[in-house]
Amino acid sequence: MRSRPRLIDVARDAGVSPATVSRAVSQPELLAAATLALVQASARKLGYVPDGAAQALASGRTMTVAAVMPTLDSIIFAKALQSMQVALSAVGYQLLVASHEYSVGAEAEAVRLLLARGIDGLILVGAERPEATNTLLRQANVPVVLTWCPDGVNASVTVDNALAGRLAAEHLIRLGHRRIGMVCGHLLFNDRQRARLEGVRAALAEAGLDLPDWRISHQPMTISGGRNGCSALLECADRPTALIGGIDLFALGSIAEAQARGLCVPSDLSVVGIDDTEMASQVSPSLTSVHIPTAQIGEMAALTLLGRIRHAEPPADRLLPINLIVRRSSTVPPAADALQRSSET
Amino acid sequence: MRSRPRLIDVARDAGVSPATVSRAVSQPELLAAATLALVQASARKLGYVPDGAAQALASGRTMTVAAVMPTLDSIIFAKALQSMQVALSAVGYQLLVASHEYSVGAEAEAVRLLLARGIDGLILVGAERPEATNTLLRQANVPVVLTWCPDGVNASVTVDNALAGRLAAEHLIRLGHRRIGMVCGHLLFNDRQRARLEGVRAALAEAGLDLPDWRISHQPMTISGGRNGCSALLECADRPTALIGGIDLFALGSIAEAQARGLCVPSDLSVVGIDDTEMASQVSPSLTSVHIPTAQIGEMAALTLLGRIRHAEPPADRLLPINLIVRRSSTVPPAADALQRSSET
DNA sequence: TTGTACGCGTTATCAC
DNA sequence: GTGATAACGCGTACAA
Repeated sequence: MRSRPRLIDVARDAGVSPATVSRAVSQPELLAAATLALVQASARKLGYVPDGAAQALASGRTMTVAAVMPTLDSIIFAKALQSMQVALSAVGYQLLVASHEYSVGAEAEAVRLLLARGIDGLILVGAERPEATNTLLRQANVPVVLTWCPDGVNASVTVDNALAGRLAAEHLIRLGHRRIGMVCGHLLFNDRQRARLEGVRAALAEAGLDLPDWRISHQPMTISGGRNGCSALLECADRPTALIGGIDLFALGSIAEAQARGLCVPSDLSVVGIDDTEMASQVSPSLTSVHIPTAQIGEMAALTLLGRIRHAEPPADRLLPINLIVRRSSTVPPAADALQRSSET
Repeated sequence: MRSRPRLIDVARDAGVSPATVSRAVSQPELLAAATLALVQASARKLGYVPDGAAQALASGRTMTVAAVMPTLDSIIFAKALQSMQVALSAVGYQLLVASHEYSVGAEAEAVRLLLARGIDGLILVGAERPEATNTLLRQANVPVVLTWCPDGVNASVTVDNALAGRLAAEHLIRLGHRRIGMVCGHLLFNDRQRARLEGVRAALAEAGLDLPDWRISHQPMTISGGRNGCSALLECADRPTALIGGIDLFALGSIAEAQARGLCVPSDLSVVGIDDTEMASQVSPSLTSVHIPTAQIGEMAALTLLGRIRHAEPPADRLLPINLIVRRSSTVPPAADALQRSSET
């Protein structure tokens, strides 16, 4: 069985030069209608498919971009990847994915491999990485788009994570809560979680409230993490009346844990999430959450990257709007706390 | 600023031939320790990174495999992708992803593009696709591994989806349910859902029970789909006492919808899922579900594909075990139905 | 053990 | 508008 037909075979069959066949594929408008038709006919007849590796070698373009995510096993990143993939494939680009499980070493290695392999652009999550990785990126001279957090150098598509934390906290403060806890991810190399935490802290501080370390539980970014975090915070001496989840998963886990302990959400414990994933509106009680336009981040990251690749657009920071969606999981604090509050004033 | 150093630059710097540098990269054991060290030194000094496109063109290997999924925005497929990616990157392979939103046309197109681009192997979901796509795959002569459903031709890593449906149904039948409904995905080009449905139907039939069309609700594969499906089934004249979700998402949505209607799960309505995702054990009530080893499917698919690529292993069908995990969302039917049932006997 | 020389399949730069 | 032909950067028989 013979191997795939080459460009030269089509050229022979059509009685034209290889260059003409190449043009028929990449710049059809340069050819006379007659020759174009001729070439296309024999290309179809022979079942010719251009060889990507050869195209890449000759043109310097791989028509491939890569996304390096903390993990693929996440509703958030999966949704972002999905919208990236759709935007990219619409213009003939393919998407290479890698994950690093929140390890900067693994991220650097993934980036190195990807660059070696040959990519036209790169999408990363967050802005925080060792200088060595940044050097790698700079030397590679490949367009980079950062997501979720900007770094002032590369193009980025972001949201204001500190504002997200602030919106969640201010909502609870306005309801009258004074003891607010937070379940949040490990902060090491996770600037998204750190910014959200700082937003919460700032809002509390402005209201004259404190966010002591023992009212923060750092957890792996899973539902179980949310349950365990909630569990830990509820066992404090001065139990919080409200919890903020650094991601929806934490908030959902917290609701589950509170319910498992016989507490009623929201009357015994208010819970607020950040992300507004599809689950948020579907669980009961439905989850109050700060909406992060995840799919839009992915799509716009892809489009921004394409703009840099194809039209040499300069780096730009795009900040997407977020907003609090109030649902049923948050309300005023339990009576005792409300009394305590009024007696204090 | 000069471009990346090439192999020839390293050769010059080290005072050896290009071939020696090439060997230093791909077959170090063929070189004298001294020359190897010499080459590696100048390679590091110059920051040499082999060009993937050129390697691919010269060797015919791209060190890249592709996975084409129905969608990336799914806990299930995201988890499978994650474990694939880990298994692949461990041996230096990269993962290209595409999705088709349950459209066979889009799948064929994605496969075509991927093959043109050049891949060493391909992972697909399900066995059901137009003959044209299969022809495409055969001609490309690229190792293919199917997941979730076997087709008798390609290698596959699967589970028995009909058994999954059967396990869910038999559990409910054993509890005494006689009116069992099912929320399931659209069947067109989704052999996983079809097999699960047939498993349910077969188990019911063996128990002398019927699964009429109006007790099946076909929905898009989201939580809202689950809610809407549950809603539709609960509004039937002869309301079911138990629901099976073709995927956990449907079951979770059904629980939410039932609760929103003031029904108690499981005492008013039993719900069973298929997948056993992380949410299943965390919601309340926790969800009885048929465990599908999703991550293992992904990992084994990657390993099977690597075996075919690197060791020319013949196609094999690997069937992974599944089992029912009984939790709190399923119990005996409400009293009225139990009475009705005993009066019938 | 190492070097030589050519091929991989395409694109791009010139001429015509 | 179209045809030669030289890159593109590396792998690999084959020779030494």
